[in-house]
Amino acid sequence: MRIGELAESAGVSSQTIRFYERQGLLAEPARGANGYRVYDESAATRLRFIAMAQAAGLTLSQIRSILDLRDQGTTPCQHVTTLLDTRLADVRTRIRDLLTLQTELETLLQRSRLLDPGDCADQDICHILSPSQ
Amino acid sequence: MRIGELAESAGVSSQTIRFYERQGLLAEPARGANGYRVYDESAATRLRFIAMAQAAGLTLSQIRSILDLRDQGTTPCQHVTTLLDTRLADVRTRIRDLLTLQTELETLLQRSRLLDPGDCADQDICHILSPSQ
DNA sequence: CTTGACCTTGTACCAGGGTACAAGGTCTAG
DNA sequence: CTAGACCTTGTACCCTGGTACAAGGTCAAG
Repeated sequence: MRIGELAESAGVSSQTIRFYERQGLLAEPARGANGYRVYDESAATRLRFIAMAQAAGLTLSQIRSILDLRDQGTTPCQHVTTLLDTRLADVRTRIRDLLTLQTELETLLQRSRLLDPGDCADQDICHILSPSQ
Repeated sequence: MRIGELAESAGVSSQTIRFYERQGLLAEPARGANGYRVYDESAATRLRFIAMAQAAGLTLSQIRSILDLRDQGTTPCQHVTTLLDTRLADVRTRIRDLLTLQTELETLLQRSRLLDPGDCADQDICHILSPSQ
């Protein structure tokens, strides 16, 4: 399989595959006589794994750490569990922060409906976003 | 007021103030005989406004667009309302996405408790993150 | 033989919000 | 006079996940 076919099958671009290779997510593949990269099915599996791990919100360097364990012959399950646990905690924190921000924005927009733009004084810059909250 | 004092009072660094100036968020200030930047109270107001707008989740370029309107003598209220409205919609979308991700992560972690790492096959990379979801 | 689709490498660039560092000028206290 | 705390400018770099472009090699079809 050449890079274009692999890219097509994984739904990413050839450039992305080369980028992953530079980042150490994909091993350097075999080369054909013409210097073209030649991939086997395991590269496609690896790309699917990367996509799934990304969908779970892991960063590429975290994904690389998982793949590195696997490449050393270690089962990465415990490490994956730790990463997902940490990620879940982050997601929960982020949701809480965004809920707070949502309320804040609703309050500001509520205020914007009550305030007359004609009253917006220059020294406030804008009275919707003014210190008296 | 010199840059260090302004920075101190606004809770940002001097470098950040120069950065804001380069980004067009702060006008070029007056200069003392020694070439030092000299600020008046309006710069402090502006920095407070920037902090508030950032807390509302606006980007620096959006904040600049607000300040530009104000500097042209226009009340920016309508524009601010539009920006906050858009931002609120983004926040709601982001919250929904994160809630979905949270559920997904909980499912994966649930799975990790049920699966035995000893069963993790090489071709899966890790069976917690495997296609059979 | 040429065209076009593919491949190679290297390098630079995008957003976003700064931070860091170098090399120098200024001012005040001791 | 010197130390140090401040200021100036310019430039490069951080992170993340790629994307874009240049200049060239390869290969099959027509």
